[in-house]
Amino acid sequence: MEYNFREIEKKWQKYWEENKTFRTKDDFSNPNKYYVLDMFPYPSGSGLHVGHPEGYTATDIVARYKRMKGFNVLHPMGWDAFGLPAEQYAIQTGTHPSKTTKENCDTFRRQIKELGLSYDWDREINTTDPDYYRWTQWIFIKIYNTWFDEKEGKGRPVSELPVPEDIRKEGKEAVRKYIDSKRLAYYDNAQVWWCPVCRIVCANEEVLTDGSHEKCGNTVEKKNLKQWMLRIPLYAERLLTGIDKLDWPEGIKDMQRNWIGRSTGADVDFRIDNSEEKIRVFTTRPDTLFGATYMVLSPEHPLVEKLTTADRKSEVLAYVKAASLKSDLDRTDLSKEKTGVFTGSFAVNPVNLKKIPVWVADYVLTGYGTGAIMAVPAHDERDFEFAVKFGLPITCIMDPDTDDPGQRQRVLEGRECWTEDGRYINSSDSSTGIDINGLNKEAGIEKMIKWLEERETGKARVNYKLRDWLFSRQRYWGEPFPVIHWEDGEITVLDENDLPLKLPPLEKYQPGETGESPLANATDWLTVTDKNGRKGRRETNTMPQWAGSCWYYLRFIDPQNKKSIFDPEKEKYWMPVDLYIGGAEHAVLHLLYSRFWHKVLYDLGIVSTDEPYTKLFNQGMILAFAYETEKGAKVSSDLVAEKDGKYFHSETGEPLRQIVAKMSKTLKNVINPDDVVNRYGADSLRLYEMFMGPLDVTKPWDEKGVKGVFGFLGRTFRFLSETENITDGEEDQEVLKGLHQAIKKVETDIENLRFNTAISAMMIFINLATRKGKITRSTAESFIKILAPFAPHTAEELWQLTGHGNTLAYEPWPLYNEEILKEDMFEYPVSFNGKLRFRIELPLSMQKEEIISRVLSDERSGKWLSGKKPDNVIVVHGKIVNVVVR
RNA sequence: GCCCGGAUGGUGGAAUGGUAGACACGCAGGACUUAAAAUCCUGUGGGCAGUAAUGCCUGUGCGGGUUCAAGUCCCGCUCCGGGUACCA
Repeated sequence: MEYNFREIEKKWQKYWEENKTFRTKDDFSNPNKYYVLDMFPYPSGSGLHVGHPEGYTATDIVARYKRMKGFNVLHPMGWDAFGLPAEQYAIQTGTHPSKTTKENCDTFRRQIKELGLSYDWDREINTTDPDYYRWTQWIFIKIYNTWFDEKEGKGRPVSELPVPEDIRKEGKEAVRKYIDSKRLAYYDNAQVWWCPVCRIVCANEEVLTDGSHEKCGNTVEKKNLKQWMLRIPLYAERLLTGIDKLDWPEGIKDMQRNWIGRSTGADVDFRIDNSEEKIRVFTTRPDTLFGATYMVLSPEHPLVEKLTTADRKSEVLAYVKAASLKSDLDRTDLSKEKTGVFTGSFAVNPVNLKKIPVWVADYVLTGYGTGAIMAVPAHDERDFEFAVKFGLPITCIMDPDTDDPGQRQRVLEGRECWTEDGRYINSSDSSTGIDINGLNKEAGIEKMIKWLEERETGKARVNYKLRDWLFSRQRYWGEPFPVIHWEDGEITVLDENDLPLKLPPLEKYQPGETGESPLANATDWLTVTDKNGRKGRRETNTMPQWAGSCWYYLRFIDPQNKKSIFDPEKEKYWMPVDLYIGGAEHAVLHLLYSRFWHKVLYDLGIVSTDEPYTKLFNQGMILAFAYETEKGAKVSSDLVAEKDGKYFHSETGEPLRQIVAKMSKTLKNVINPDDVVNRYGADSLRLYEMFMGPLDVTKPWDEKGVKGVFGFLGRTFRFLSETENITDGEEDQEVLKGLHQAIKKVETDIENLRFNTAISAMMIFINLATRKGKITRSTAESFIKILAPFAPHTAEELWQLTGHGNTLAYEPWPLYNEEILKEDMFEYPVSFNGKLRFRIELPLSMQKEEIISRVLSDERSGKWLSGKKPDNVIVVHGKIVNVVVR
């Protein structure tokens, strides 16, 4: 029978839809649940990219496999649909973003359904749906009403926050301020990145290291605006330690650890000479205090003005002003020479009471540590560079652990910087009583911190790179904050029963010139009056796109629930997510933010697990072949001609190089999944994306590869649909063994997400079966079942053709039998000194001595022994024989 | 600079320290066809010898090492990809 994939795929997609084959029941009686989740897409206007089906097929294979293994499987899909493109389209055309969003979702849904993915469509969610964002707002209120109890290391309701007596005495206003200062969400002036082209505030994370906006590529500027911030650093330690027990790729775990950026050290206070002021610094090397020969404040440091002496004023002010105008790009460019100015003031080094100059320099960042440092040029590269440039003293305080006598000499003389370990020298002072001479780094740090703490001039401290999360955007198309700013300065959140706070309809979506959100134009919506006649104004900022995706996995558990975010019983059953697959671009931000929210919800008793995603896997990017000239100029794919495996420019005849690059419209090498489905079918697309290579590596799309798996599916279908090929009775031993090998390989490969080799195992079986010409019905049925997760339409059709009325989606997975897989004979490779020389077939039951004698008495051994006696013969049972002759 | 990955035929890629190149693409030859497409069969890392069967040499980015045995483990590099960056 011909492989009419178009008919078959349409037929089964209709069947699954009409029969709701994949509807998930909340069947708590089945203790084996499996929650397998995709990173839900942003439904862009350009439709599905071939990268989407890669992850979706992988999860679908696992979902289908687990169902056949008897698991109750939750496998949902939805849309992360708030976002900038729909809003920009609205600005240009006046079309409401909800209309564009709906159209895009419809396209995505159609395309995804045409791939035969086994989602439970009754659980579809959309972050822009008021019934969804109602609960996003609800979580924001929960976060707003939470403070972090450092003693217990967990978030608690602000109603349980103890207010110190002296603040209570100051009155209601002071108490309110105190509570507000402890909330996990707060409203404050923040210096933010502003993209003048998109007219949008960007989170730090959305600004690339070259100072450009991730979304549009234009250079961003700094701006001061009132913003909502979330105190994620309070959870830094929990977010960090929680990583250890997760089954995530090590690389991703490292990226999260680096992002959190924990470092241990100490705060140290430096007295200012002739002043009451103190400078507090954070250092990871308090042991090097004796080498601190100057100090540096960041240009934004609050003490800069106070510490600048009259004669230095104009120079310092000019420097600070220049620094504020610099983009981050200029400031972080390492190749750039260091700059700085002397304030005229001196600080007192607490270990030896020496006076050291205080400088201002932009290599010290305001946002990290305390925004001030003690500079130890002999043992810090940056300080060394700065000291050399400005002729500041360099005092070596460590005899370095180095075998190079020349280097040791240079370090001791302060001509080279040494940051590694060694023994302290010049590190004692009788007037202050500290002495760490002779100790190494580890012991020195410990002793110095102890000394500082006794003297109350310093304290051990852990510092994190992680900053407060800028959580508001000046956009229309996002979740409105359920917040009112009252005329008396009070900020309140809405009552939970008043949610959702819906987005008001607008005529104009253009943001204001000053950076104000378009919501400020919604006059009716904007102003409110409370029962006492007090006037208020709604928050006009909206939440960032992260908000909806921070918790969507929870809503899938109970998406239709009108009364609460979800039924706690269902949450207990389904959580955590057992397998989460998506692109590595979300390795840091989405996963960190999402874990943060989850931990807050956990502390409040709303969710039952401490971490949301047990196992994470990142699919690799799918790239495309592209072509460039010898000089490296890219050539559009429609101008490339192939001849004898070489590539030429079809117009100029220039020879071209084949390279691998991201798909791009300008290079005309974008693959549209719809085209592939039309030409080869969804099963071929699925199979090819899984067969290309390991799931986690980046790999180029190759049209020819699709033809390969298409051929395999065609051969499979034609062979198994031909009734003559299917027999009753005993199965041939070789076929039976081949089948059980295939079952075992496919099963273990699915468990390990190694789909490419699973597919090759099935190909090997079909090659064997077609060579043999006939297989039994039972063999055919088992094979159809293992094919089903990969090529479900083809498998369903074959299942029906072999005489079954129902879907095979819930048929039990076939069991393989180790007995059948056992071999009697083994063809031992025989090597001499590690070089393979010949093979010899021997029974597996044969013992070592017998094997050795059979190998050595073989006539082919004579040639390699050349009369000598072997020194040794290694026999690895069932693997190899190696004869050692010297 | 730092932290992670990676490098295997013409191509995508296989290979618990134990037969390198599974499976597939491509290519070559053949069958079917008036022809093409589709389909099927055979061969296919490189080199040397041989009409051939076959035999030998060589081969997993480079240089060392451990081992009876290294693509795999260790040390030192080169190149490529991702992340991150005056983070004190």
